[in-house]
Amino acid sequence: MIRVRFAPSPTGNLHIGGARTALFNWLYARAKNGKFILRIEDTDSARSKQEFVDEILNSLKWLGFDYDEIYYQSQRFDLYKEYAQKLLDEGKAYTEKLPDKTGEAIIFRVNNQAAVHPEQAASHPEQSEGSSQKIKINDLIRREIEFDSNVIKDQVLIKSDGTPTYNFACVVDDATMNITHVIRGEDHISNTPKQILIYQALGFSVPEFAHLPLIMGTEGRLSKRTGATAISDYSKMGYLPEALANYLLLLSWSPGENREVIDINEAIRLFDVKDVNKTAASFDLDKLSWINNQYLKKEPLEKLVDLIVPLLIENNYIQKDNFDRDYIVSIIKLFQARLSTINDFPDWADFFFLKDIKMDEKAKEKFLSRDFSKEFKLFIERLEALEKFDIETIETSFREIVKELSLEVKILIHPIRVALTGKTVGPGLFEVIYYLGKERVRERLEKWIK
RNA sequence: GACCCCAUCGUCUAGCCUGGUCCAGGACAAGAGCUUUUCAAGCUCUCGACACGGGUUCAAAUCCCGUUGGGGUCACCA
Repeated sequence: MIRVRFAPSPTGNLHIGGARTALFNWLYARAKNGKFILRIEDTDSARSKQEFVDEILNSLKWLGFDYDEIYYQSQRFDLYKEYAQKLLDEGKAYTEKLPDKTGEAIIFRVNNQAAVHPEQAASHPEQSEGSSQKIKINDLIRREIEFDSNVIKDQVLIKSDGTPTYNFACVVDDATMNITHVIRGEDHISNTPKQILIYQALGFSVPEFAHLPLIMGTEGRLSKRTGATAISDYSKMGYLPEALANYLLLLSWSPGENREVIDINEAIRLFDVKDVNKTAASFDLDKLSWINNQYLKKEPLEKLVDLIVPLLIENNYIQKDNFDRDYIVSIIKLFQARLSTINDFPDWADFFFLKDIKMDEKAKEKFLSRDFSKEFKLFIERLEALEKFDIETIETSFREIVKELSLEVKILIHPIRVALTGKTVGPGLFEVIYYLGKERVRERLEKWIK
């Protein structure tokens, strides 16, 4: 049975890189009918925070990466000490006390001779050379990677304060949790030979490794400066979890057949970690937005409404427990195909909710500098006189006026749009008029009649 | 500095393992046009890459070596 794990440290939020690592582990477990284990690496009590644990858990839940088991390293300190003691007893580790520390650290011997006879090794370098060995990693993504043990220093296993180091806790956990495949970021490649040595010293079998390429920002390393990194930020910006997961998936993996938008269940069917590419990828918000739009278009209207209503309440556009849901549904429908994020909606559709609309000054300049008193007046009169007020009738009536006045359609349509919405872009004008209703259309047009 | 990883359009990638079907395909972005109501949706088109240099071979994006470039790691952080 395949067992993989995602092992975040709660010293910060779950970020894009971590989410991608979680995604690939989760996907691999689901694809191979294995188990996905979550391990909170909270050995650093000073930097680890409960709020980050909560944030990480929430982000994983939001993304839909459900785990089968969860462990906290802070609850397993006895286990690490036990294994460190074993290495100590076998002479594979030694203790050391630093003058500025209170307790004793337990240190793993990487190069045996050098540790046993430090003076001798220093005076006879050829001897320590003789003790070196080749450590081979068989990486599922990169094939064979070889390290020489003499480039690795002796490793601290247990710190003076009694807490385990990352490389030690990681090995003890991966081994005792029966992890079969360690799928993690490329930044761990150089930790791997150190860990392999510990696996061997402890008599554990070494798992398979797969090192994922890193995700870069557009200007080098992905950072807060080059864009948001926390998953919760993307949620706040109005991205859908399915879209983010889909985008992350496309960074370093391809479903083939030129497919871009892919259902997660289809991805589970096609995914294999050995097909992940080796090259680091840059995060591109434009493409994420495009994918988000693709998902938004397909999203059931009712679900979209549930996502958008809280935003409208937040903006004071509607009152909680006191709004016309059907009306909201209709308006969202007008914008659905154009939205890049759900947060676009309150900005783009504000004129449906505001009494005093926000006027785009440039639009006003361009389309309302001229006096449209006559045209607007006539249009209002016709609208008032309409027996049936629906989109089709409104359009027919409008086209008649334009014809009578011998105008081009666009000469009148743009000024009316700006007067009604404050913007130059938006849904079809006749839909806008219909959903705004006669009253508001009249009010907003009358403002421009001198 | 040492060690390690990587290298196809601006970006994400297909192709590379099993050389010829690739004067390199798709997507995002950009540009042009259409949609005679806008565009932030849709459609059409355009721009645009095998980092460089050596090999191997009848033939190389594909295999090998080197160079250059980018990235990562060298903590009693994880």
